[in-house]
Amino acid sequence: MKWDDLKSEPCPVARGLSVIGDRWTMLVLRDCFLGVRRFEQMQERLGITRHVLADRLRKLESDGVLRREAYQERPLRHEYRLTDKGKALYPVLVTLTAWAEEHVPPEKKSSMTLLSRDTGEVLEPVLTDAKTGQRITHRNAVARRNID
Amino acid sequence: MKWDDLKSEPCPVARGLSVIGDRWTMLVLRDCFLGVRRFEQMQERLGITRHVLADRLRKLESDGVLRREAYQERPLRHEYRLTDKGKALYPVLVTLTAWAEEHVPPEKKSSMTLLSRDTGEVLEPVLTDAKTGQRITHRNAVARRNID
DNA sequence: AATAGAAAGTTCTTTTTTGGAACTGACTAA
DNA sequence: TTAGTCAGTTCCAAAAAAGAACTTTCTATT
Repeated sequence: MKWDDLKSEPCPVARGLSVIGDRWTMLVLRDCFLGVRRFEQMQERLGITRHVLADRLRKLESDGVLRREAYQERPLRHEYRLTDKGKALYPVLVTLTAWAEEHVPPEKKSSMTLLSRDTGEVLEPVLTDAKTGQRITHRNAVARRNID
Repeated sequence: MKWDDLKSEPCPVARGLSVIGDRWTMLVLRDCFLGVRRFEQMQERLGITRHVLADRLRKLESDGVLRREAYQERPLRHEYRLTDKGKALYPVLVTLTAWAEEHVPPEKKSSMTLLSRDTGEVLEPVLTDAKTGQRITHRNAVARRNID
């Protein structure tokens, strides 16, 4: 299977990965969530090749995750912002962060904590069901394939 | 920056991606969560090159996400199973699935639904704070860098 | 007017990773 | 004896990424 074929898979994991499943994309999006909007800034922060960054930004734009907006003319310059589709990736970023914080130890002690904007309290993200509020784990959930 | 350098980044997103941030790894893990344990089965289901699959399995084992267990001798054969560290990736898989179901439309209608093992009801996964039960979104949460 | 600098890329060459297909080794079953 | 299974490995061609320099269109400084 090739990279582009993932888009048309029935499995949503495959389709999701066709958008964010490479070395750099989620790191670009992390920076977007942190408010970074410009090419130069991203390139410097990420240590990514300019060529690859340009390519990833193009892809993310064509996938509707980011949108390019002119922030000045003469010379024409654009910045990149998350669309609603892009913002909807926040839970993926948070769960990945939580997993890595717990299971992939850094050289030096800890690194990031999630805080409530309202209260400033430390947040501990967990997956729950919207209706019942019950925790979702691999033990109490099953995936079913829908046949139409 | 190179692939291996990601492991030693202070940002947990980068460290997480050093383990699961490539085209195939999450698809391999998806199959593991679905109960697939053997090389041949994975290779056939995923349409991945045998060479790459062998490499990914080795990496996942050395990262402690999967463990190799002999299920027969003569000839010696192993199967792959999720460790606790691997099982802890479930929320990442679920949020990715939920995002793709909503935002990356398949050719044909829908494909996967998450059900409760107990009640059989459809689950709608959302991120909440373990203590307060409040929803976590990019609007009401901030990441803070910890300085030790 | 000449020079320097920024921003967002593009171009070029070298290295790494994939894809694809065939091959191996140690058995088992017909 | 022949075929088949499983878990890989080997080899070669093609695609993608790293690294560095170059371009274009301005603005700001000397």
